Amino acid sequence: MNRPATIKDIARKLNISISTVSRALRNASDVNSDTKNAVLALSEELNYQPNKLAVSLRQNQTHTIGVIVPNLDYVIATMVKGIDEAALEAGYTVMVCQSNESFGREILNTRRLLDSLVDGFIISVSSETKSFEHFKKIQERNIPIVVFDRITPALVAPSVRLDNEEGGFIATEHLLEQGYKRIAILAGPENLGISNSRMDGYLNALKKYKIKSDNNLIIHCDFNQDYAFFATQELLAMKKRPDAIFTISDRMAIGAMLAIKQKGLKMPQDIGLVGFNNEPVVGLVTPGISSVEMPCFEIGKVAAKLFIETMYHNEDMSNVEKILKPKLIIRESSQRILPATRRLR
Amino acid sequence: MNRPATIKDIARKLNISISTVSRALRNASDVNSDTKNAVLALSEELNYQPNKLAVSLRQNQTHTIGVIVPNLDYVIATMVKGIDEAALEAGYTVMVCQSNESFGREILNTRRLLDSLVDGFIISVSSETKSFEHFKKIQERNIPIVVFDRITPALVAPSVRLDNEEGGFIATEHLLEQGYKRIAILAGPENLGISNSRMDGYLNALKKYKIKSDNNLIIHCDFNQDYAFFATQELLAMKKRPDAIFTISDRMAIGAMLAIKQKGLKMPQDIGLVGFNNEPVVGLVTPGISSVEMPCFEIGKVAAKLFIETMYHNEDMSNVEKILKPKLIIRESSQRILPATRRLR
DNA sequence: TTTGTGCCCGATACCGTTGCCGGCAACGCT
DNA sequence: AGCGTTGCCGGCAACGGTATCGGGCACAAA
Repeated sequence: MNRPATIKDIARKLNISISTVSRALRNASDVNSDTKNAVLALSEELNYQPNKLAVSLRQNQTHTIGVIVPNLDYVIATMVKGIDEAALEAGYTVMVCQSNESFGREILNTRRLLDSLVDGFIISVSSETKSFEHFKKIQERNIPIVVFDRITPALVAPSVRLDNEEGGFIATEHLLEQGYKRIAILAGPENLGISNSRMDGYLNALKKYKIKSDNNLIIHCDFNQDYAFFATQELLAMKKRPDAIFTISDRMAIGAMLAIKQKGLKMPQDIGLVGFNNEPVVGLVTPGISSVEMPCFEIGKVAAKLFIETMYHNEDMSNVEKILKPKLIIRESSQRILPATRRLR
Repeated sequence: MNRPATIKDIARKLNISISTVSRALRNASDVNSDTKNAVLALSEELNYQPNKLAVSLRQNQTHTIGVIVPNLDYVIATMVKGIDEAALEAGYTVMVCQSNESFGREILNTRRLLDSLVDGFIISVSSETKSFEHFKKIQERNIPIVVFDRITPALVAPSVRLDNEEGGFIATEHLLEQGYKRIAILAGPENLGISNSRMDGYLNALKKYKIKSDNNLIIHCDFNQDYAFFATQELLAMKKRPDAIFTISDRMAIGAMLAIKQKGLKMPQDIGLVGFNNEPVVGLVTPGISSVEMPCFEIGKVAAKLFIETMYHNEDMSNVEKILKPKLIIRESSQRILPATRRLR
């Protein structure tokens, strides 16, 4: 049948040895230019494609990167796109697995990818993950790991992330500049590093403006629209209710928005709101929600490039840390003081 | 070094032959239960994992499915999740490539996956694709292809899709029932099957209600928010402007919504709007946009199952066609006549 | 004793490719 | 003439498994 041509077919037709064909197809050195041309011509004609399995088996590397992510929402999907693009440029393919924020799935996927003999991993850990033994075991086998976005000190590896503290800071500072005084924060689970960093930024901004923080205004809740909805309801039911809310994700900001609307409060007059991620949806709702934008695609690209680097340099790079800067996108939900010229759309 | 254990290591330690170990690990027949147990125990202890490359090379199949999609928006990402889940259950892994709606990228990705020796493909074609030679060549090599969501008569293969005609029908009928008379449709590119089917449904509904269609109300535009925005602007500038718009995607519905708001018109009073896909965002904007929901996850699962079937039955299944039903989700944007009981939220 | 018959197991080829090693001819240099 | 060098090429083992074939052995049947 129409089986793909192999190196053997070429060798047989040309009456030369397999080794020569193999050399002609790659090194190109150590082989006469006539025979080389003949080989190249014939391989073209037969539409020869090297069998990746055989190459990988022989060379003990697959040129494949295992990517493990907690989910594929807008932010992470964009990062994955960045990874894919940079990996492709470097001749790598990626296999993506979602852990669905579940520790068990994360372990399962790690196994799956390891079985598929990936050369290494690019990982963003699940929010549920508290133990990192499964990743450490991989590192002990000298399989490189790069972590991105959600990183943790418990896993020592080269990393790429947003400056989350800065993100929390500029969001909060913006609210303060707009004259809001009692600013609440909807944070994520307490063990989640990105949440804590964003909260640190929030606290720093308060400190800079000499406002002392109020623990009643710091809410930890699940990374999730419904929880944010209920948490906001409670915040708004307080006797001294906050006059602004900073949520550490846009999904939570949407939840907060729904609760605010339900209560009949107006943004930005009665209450200010700033989210995080700048997903497209926050520009579509009414009023538009201000949000901290992160360079997702770029983070993905940098992560992949860092991975490739660790593959080729074999010094220890586990202390390399790339940090990208956020940018505040201001919309109606938080803009009480209009700019001199004219109102933003 | 800490290299993973191989079948040879087990054989050596147990003083038996490689073949026996191999048999003990799979067939389990034709091998004494004592030796089998010994092998299993030792392989457990050494944490033996069969090398997939070697197995695949020998057996000439990789248990990997290549999935080619035009993008990874909400709808398709959900379908891919469904594919992944069903594939995993059947012992397959998937490799996903995005073509970014580009014909060139689609061909490139096909090559990439073919190089990686996938056992077959599950495909949703790019909107740019008009020639299917690259897929037909694959079929000639007896590599199975299943198409889903966006299918085309030009490619004969087992398929899974939504009943798009029905979707267009129920959306339009709903608008008619609400008393809208001049219903425009924002359709996609003219060569895109799903767009045409949804439009057929639209036309059928008009016919059923004895309204003759008006070509001025049928707009083909790119599958994209901005184009939909401009197209809607033009529609609204007509002297006899439509009193309702049906868009064949939610992204386009968002664009239409923005144009409607800009013009200062109110939904549902001045104009009705129904989208397609029921992405989360249409429930979050104000007013909520009615939309035709499709069972994305299910479509993905069915596609993967169908693929597995074609792998094991070797009769020709290219005429198998699975069609799933849509469901209309009604929100404020189109609900002029309130239900007797009370208004939906 | 011979023959048949399962049961277990080992030897070996093979999948497609690469890497090492060595061979051989041609050539130039002492 | 003898030597080393260089250019080109082929043989062979190896990567880690699987599949086929056949052989040894014990035991029953002829």
